Amino acid sequence: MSPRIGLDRQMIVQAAAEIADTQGTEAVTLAAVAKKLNIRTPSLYNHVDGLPGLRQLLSLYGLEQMHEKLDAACGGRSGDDAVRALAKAYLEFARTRPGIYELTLRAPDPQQPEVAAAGERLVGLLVRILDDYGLTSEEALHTVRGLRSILHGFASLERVGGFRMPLDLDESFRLLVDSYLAGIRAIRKQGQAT
Amino acid sequence: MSPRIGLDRQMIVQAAAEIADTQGTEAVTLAAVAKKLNIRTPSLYNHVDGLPGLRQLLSLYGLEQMHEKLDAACGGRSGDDAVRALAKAYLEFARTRPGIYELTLRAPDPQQPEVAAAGERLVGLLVRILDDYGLTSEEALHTVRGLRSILHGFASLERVGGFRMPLDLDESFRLLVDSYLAGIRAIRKQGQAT
DNA sequence: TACTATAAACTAATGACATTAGTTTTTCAA
DNA sequence: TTGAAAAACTAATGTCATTAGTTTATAGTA
Repeated sequence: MSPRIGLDRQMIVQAAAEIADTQGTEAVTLAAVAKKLNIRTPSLYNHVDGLPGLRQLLSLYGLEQMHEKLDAACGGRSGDDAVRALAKAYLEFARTRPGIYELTLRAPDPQQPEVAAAGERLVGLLVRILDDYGLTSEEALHTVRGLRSILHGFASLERVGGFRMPLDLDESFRLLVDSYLAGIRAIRKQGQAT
Repeated sequence: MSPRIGLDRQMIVQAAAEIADTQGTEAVTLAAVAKKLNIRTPSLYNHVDGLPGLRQLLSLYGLEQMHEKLDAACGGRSGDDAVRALAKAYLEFARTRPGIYELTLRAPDPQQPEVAAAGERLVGLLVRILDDYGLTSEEALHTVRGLRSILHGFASLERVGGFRMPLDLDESFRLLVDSYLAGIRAIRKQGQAT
């Protein structure tokens, strides 16, 4: 029932993830993965549904890894400290694992239940962190969108070399996060009738 | 000195841009561009330095188009109004021309003088807009990084379908921009010794 | 222990691309 | 009118993904 146990899905995803992180997502080809694993390309089809299937698995893997890191980073905290911890962990993840970070956002089929669920878990984490800002649930959702935009925007621009000025990147990031946090408070005060 | 005027660089870039915007950047292949122009693939090499060369041209084209739109959008204004107008135009550009927007950030060689210069012009536009916020030039640069992160982050996440909740996207965007603006002011006040 | 069903690996073949080499065609300038 | 040069073409090669069909190893069973 299970002949030749040499290879399995996880090994393939691992190999592919390593290629993605070290050589970029473009370099993730079935040929490259097969070579890394010392097998012939068609053999991969016994474990994975072609290149799109592999990419989908990578997206899922990335979402899970990311959730793990972020969850660990903010521990039980909430409020500004939690947001700062989360932001730091997010950027660190994007820096450390650029390939799978990118794939996290580009699943071939983002609608697929498993990927969608993993995405929602991640968003849920953010919503929870904002718990004690006293936001309505709608405000919280807008705020999560904003926070995700900030984190992804910075990580992404940094990655593509969009920040060229000789100016400390971590400082820019810290200021960005703090500004947004201050902004949320300011806007909320304004919104509340006194 | 100029035989068979049928084709030229600009037509190629146009055709490629159209493919990028309608079918995604992955669909920009020399084969697809050649087909659209009713020529054979190798003929493109007379005008363009292979696929990487074409991509480079597309990046440059995108940066120029974008600068044009943003510049027009904020006119002579500066301050909050200018930032809001710019933000709106930025998002609109990313929505209208998703393909070249994406390529704008992913030139094969971002160091190449022409592309680098176009990128700097764009950043210069942002710096100018922040003119009358009374920021030091270093603060201004951090702020531009923040603003770009916000704009790109939102546009990018929206594009990949990252915002799934049934919640108005424009409202989220407006809130994000306003929060950041409020945040900048708050942080700056804090920084100044009264 | 030997047998067999089956999963997993393989080889071979096809089709899409990008790219290069080399050829033909067209146009303009002399 | 002619010839040089640019622009288009055909042909060929190599890489990749994918499919079909074959071989092989293993696990469970007789």
